[in-house]
Order: sequence, then structure tokens, then C-alpha cells
Amino acid sequence: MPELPEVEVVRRGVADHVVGRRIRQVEFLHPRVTRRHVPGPDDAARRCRDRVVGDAVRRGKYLWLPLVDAEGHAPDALVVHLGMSGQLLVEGAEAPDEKHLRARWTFDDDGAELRFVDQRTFGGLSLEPLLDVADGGPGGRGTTDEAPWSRTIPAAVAHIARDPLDPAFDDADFARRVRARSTGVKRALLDQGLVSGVGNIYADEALWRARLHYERPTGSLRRAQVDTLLAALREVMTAALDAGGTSFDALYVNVNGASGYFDRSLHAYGQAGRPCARCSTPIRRESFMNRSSFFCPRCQTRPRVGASTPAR
DNA sequence: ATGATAGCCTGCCTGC
DNA sequence: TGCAGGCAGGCTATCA
Repeated sequence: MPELPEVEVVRRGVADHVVGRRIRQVEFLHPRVTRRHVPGPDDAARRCRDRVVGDAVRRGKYLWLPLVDAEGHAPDALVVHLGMSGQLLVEGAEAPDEKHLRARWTFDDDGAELRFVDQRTFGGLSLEPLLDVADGGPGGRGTTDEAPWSRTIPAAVAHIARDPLDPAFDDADFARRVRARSTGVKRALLDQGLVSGVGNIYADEALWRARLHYERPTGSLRRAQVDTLLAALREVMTAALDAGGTSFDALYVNVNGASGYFDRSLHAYGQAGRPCARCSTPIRRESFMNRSSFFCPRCQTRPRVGASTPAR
């Protein structure tokens, strides 16, 4: 469900309401929520107890909280992935349990709880060792350079590429790698090892802005087109962030339970049958990768079959 | 190695 | 009204 802008909205909420507080206790209320934490839920709970939440850091769609021990070290982090329907909520203890409440953290200041709610249970939590990274940490948002964990990344996030809003994202390297692929451009955008944070909504929106068909072979993209696509991704994600994210229903909300309103600004995603904002041609929906792709058949012309010859 | 599928879950909406 | 089927913002494992 949530893509980069939505996860960033949640990160900011956690930064505002949870960072700096000491965890008293954590409860895991569903076996699937800690399925990625191999040592099991009891171990995860033990590692959370009495730790201070040092920060809220994001790369792509992954969010993590370095947990600081009594010596001021953060040997590991609580890694959160929202999956399709996960939510982090900050609520008073008196708030009734949500139907799909999966985890609850309480704090020694007796303030609001942190809760993880997840209808579809594709999301998950794990306690991961923080690994030193050679190329210098997640890239700025949420991490101060002085913080001892600023050049670390959780083991489970090490395979995730930087995202387009990361100041250290390398455009030239991305262009080289994407053009070396032999696949369609939307598949490449959704590959979190190539560029992270892009999901089905913002892939379709960026492709619409860049006037590229989703099946355009990556090998035929010119460098300037990759740059246009990156610019489109940054524009649409920044605009979505400013709008508080995209909410089609109550499944995506910020930590205070509020929806975002970027759905009103979508030009392609979910717009099947409605006129393209540029040329009035009805937006088309097609099935692709077991999901939907929305595009303008006039602005985003389908590549000719066999048009996969790499551009020079 | 890269590329492309199936599967994991629950709930809601549509059409018969 | 009931029920089957399709669909949903993601990732990982496992094939080719």
C-alpha cells in the first residue's frame, strides 16, 4: 500500500511523537507480525525493552528506529515495513484496540502508545543489527550526521537501493544500470534494488508525466529520458508528500489517523475512462504483473514489438 | 547473473 | 440476499 511519500509521512509522525522516549514494554498480538524476526517475538520484545528510540530513519518504503541502550549505543534497530495495509498509530492507552492491532509499545513516560495495525498482515516488524555501510548511511532524512548510527543500515535493508529523494542518489549510476537491464521500464521502477520507494501509484504517475509507456524497453531509453523520468518521480513524490500522501480509503493514514489527499491530484493511477489532463484521450487500464497499469494511450505510445535495440 | 511468475492475507466491491 | 470472482498501495521465494 504505502509508497515513499506515505512512509515518509509516517516517519515524520514517529519522529515527532516517539523519538527520545524510552520503551517500557512491547506486545506482539499476531504471529505473522514478527515472522521475519528469526529468533522470535520474545527476543524482539526483550531487545525493545528499556531502550530509547534514537531516531526514525527511512530508505524507500522501509522505516527503522535505532534503539539506544544505557551506554548510548544503538546495536540494533526496530525495522518496520508497512506492506500493503500496515499503519503506525500514536494513541492514548484508553483508545480501544483496533480490530487488526498487531503490536503495541508503551513508554516509561506513561504517554501515548505506539501501535502497529495491519489488516492484511503483509507488513512486519523485526529487530535487526545495524551494519556499518561504506557509502555513508541512509542519506540525511531523519538522521543527524553526529548520530552514531548515521552511517549504519539494518541488515534487512542492506539490499534496498537509495530512493530518488535521497540526496546521495546517484542519477548517472541509475541511468547506467537501468539501461543495462533488459526489461520494461515499469518493472525496473518497481525493482527496489534498482531504485526504492516507487510502487504502483507513483510508477504510473511518473511514467505519465514523462510520457513513457510502461512496457518501454529499458535498453532503448536515452539518458535524457531517464533524467526526465527521475525528475518526474521527484516531482510527483514531493507533491504527494506535501499533500500528506495518497489515501483511497482508511487503510493509509498518518500516525494521528488522518488521510492524505493526493488522490485528488492523480493523473493516471485509478483514472481509467477519465480524460487525460493533457490531451483528453480516455486513460486506459491494463493488467500487468498481476496488477493494474494506467496510462494515456495517446501521450504514452506503446513501443513497437521488437523495439528493444539499445540506444547509443 | 537477470527476468518473470506464484504466493502470502483480509476485506470490499461487482456481477450473476 | 448470497456467493463467487476480481481486485487492492508490497515483498520474497523460486522457477526459467
